[in-house]
Amino acid sequence: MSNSEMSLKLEEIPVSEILPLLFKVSHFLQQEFEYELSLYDLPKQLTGSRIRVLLEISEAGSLRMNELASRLGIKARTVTQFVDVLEAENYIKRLPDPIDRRATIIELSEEVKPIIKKIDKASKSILDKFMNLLTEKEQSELKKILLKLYFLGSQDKK
Amino acid sequence: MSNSEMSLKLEEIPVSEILPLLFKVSHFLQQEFEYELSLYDLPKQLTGSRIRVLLEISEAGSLRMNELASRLGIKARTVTQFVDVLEAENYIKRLPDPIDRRATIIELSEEVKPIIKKIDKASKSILDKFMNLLTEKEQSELKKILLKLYFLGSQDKK
DNA sequence: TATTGTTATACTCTATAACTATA
DNA sequence: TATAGTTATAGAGTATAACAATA
Repeated sequence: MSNSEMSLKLEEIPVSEILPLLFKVSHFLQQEFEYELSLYDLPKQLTGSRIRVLLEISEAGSLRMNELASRLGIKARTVTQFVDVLEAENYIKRLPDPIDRRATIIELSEEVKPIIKKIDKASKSILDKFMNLLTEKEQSELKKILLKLYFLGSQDKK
Repeated sequence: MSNSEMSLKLEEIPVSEILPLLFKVSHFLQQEFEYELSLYDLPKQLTGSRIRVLLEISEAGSLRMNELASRLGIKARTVTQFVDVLEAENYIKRLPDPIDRRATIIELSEEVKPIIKKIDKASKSILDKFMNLLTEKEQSELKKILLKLYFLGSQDKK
């Protein structure tokens, strides 16, 4: 029995396979993402996860560490680790929160901004590569579905 | 600016956000998956990833370690590690391949089969939980899209 | 009392390189 | 020469528990 025969006849996948399928697709796309990023000469310690942390900070502009944790779906301890690494490389800054002295605010450094631009370029080319496989309609459908599922995910955490 | 205002106005997400969104959704769903599994009294060492390995073997019936590696999108070395752990717990068996003495074939043990049943139950309940958020049409659309993307992923590896 | 972030520690996932046995 | 899997080793991601500072 060949590989394709065995695992995936288009119309025969039951809905119950969606979850593992989503995990696999996500895994493969993350590998693509890291591979594609490796083609742009980014600093070697910038792994996929660290880049996702940077992008989250970039999107927010500035935010508290605990907010960063919740957006990334990871624990405070794990954020501390990412922040330690990224700060040591001067990609981000820790700033005191003026209205709560327990808290720490994170921002991108000026130095990292050109790197973010490169990452954006790389992301776009990866996206082109695989979004070409989908029709416009499928793309917007996918977007809609993912957003619905995302809201579930974030609500469940509270 | 509140959390929901900031990150996700439904119609404003550009297609370029699909990739990070997919990663996040997948991450949150994996956390749900592991949480839900923790409610069924499964052996504690059965992490999400190890369960995915078991399910892959279960689906195949029996397969070579290198085929397992390619289906999971991981390297031979990593498979060895999973197999070591799962075999030590008597969840799977290593068998010699009769037609190639370099190769090793993996099968589920009889003992693990009731555990697989439990895992299936847990999977279904997770699936119900979040598939309820989607219409029938969205579910089949999602399935179709993921399969398309999956084929890209697996083809790229060769 | 509760929350923010850190220190100390540990487990899991993943990989590369060098190697053995076999093809 | 090339492939299948292992040994040795290491880096990265994640977490829990105990704690200090602050709310």
